[in-house]
Amino acid sequence: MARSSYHHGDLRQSLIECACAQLRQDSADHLSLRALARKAGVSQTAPYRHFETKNALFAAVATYGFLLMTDHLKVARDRHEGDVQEAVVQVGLAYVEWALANPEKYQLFFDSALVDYGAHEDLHEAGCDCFEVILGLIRTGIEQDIFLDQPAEELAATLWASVHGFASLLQSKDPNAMQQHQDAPVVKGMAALSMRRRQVIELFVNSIRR
Amino acid sequence: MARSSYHHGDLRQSLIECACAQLRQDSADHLSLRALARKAGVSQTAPYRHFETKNALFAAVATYGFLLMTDHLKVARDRHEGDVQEAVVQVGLAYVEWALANPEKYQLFFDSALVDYGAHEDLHEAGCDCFEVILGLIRTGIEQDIFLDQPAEELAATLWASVHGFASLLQSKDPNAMQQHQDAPVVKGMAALSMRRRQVIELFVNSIRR
DNA sequence: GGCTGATGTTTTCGATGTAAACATTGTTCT
DNA sequence: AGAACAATGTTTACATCGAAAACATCAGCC
Repeated sequence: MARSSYHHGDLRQSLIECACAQLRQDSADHLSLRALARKAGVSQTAPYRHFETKNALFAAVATYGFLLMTDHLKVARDRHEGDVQEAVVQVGLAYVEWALANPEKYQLFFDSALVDYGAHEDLHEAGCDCFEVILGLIRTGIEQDIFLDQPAEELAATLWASVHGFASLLQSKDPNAMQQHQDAPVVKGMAALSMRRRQVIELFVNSIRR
Repeated sequence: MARSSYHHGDLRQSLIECACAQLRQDSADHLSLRALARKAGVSQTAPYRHFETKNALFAAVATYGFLLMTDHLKVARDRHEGDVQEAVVQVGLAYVEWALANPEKYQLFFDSALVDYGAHEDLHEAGCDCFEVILGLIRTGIEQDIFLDQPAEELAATLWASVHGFASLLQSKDPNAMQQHQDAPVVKGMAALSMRRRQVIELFVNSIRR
């Protein structure tokens, strides 16, 4: 972490990754640019050379997150090139898995309080690219008469809403973290859903089938 | 807003409602207890008599929100007492509507960074009560052989995930606020979904039908 | 009428976001 | 090679914030 030269080398990316690590341990409103700067071994205002404001850093983290997630989804998709139906299910699974493995980044995607899509064009594009993975598959599926004959954007958005809700709920009602309330119906339901993940996603996919 | 007596009267509830109003205009991390205190016409540390920390205030806002939402859902449910299938659809619609009408409260429900369910038992209960509205309907539906023969908690959680995803996405990709990107597929899809709200929810409900 | 607990106030502290002026380095043009 | 310039990092400064501590005022009960 120590730095011999005056310049850091890649402070921007360092800050993004430090922020991810930090966000995993503590909530977003406890994250301070100053603490990040310290951890990166840099003066307290150095981050402002790379991010106009704290929210701009969050936007950068989210953008970075979208890039990672998009790659992850593409890998899942490419493993099932011949079978669109199965590819969609696998991408859905991969979506939920990535969200659960990277909660700090995933939550930023939808936290309009912390991140302003309007002010960061690259973030918007990164989000669109991610959606395109789902959208492309749905388009193929519609061509092959697998999915309902409706606008592809609409079906893709429907599916996205389902898997997003699934991932988001699993995060916020994480059965592992809710041990004190193991017997609450909500928690029981989410635990069951979590275990039957594949079937649940198949249910979502089936709901837009012909 | 001026106060004649030394005591405020109902500072606790006032702060909760001031916080809601404020959260609508500015993001959560820009909300300060001091500003709330000023708006309530009270000294800067008075709020600490009612909320141990800033997060405790957020938890209280969320709890209050759950109470309101639960009432809203119950009204929708009771309007269709004979017809479970329709009641579920209407509750789903009411859920999405309430979420869109009260984004600042709704987002708190799922913002584990701002709100700690483990530390606030009443919040957890309020959330459970809200879930019970859905769960109760699903139970009745299962008894009447309308829904899949699976654990009620699981079906209810599935449905909840769907409507939550729907509401959450609609909020974060609000077509009205994304005019700069009207032609992006994501936005087109969400706009379409928003207009065909009832059909989308019927789709979700059908996915757990027999 | 005075005691007690609940509620509100004042004072105070260290930490934070961010602006401004300055220092150092890498790059590019001659 | 050397000079100008842009990019990056530093120092200093300020208003604001969350929160703790000690104190003030009120309401209800004996």
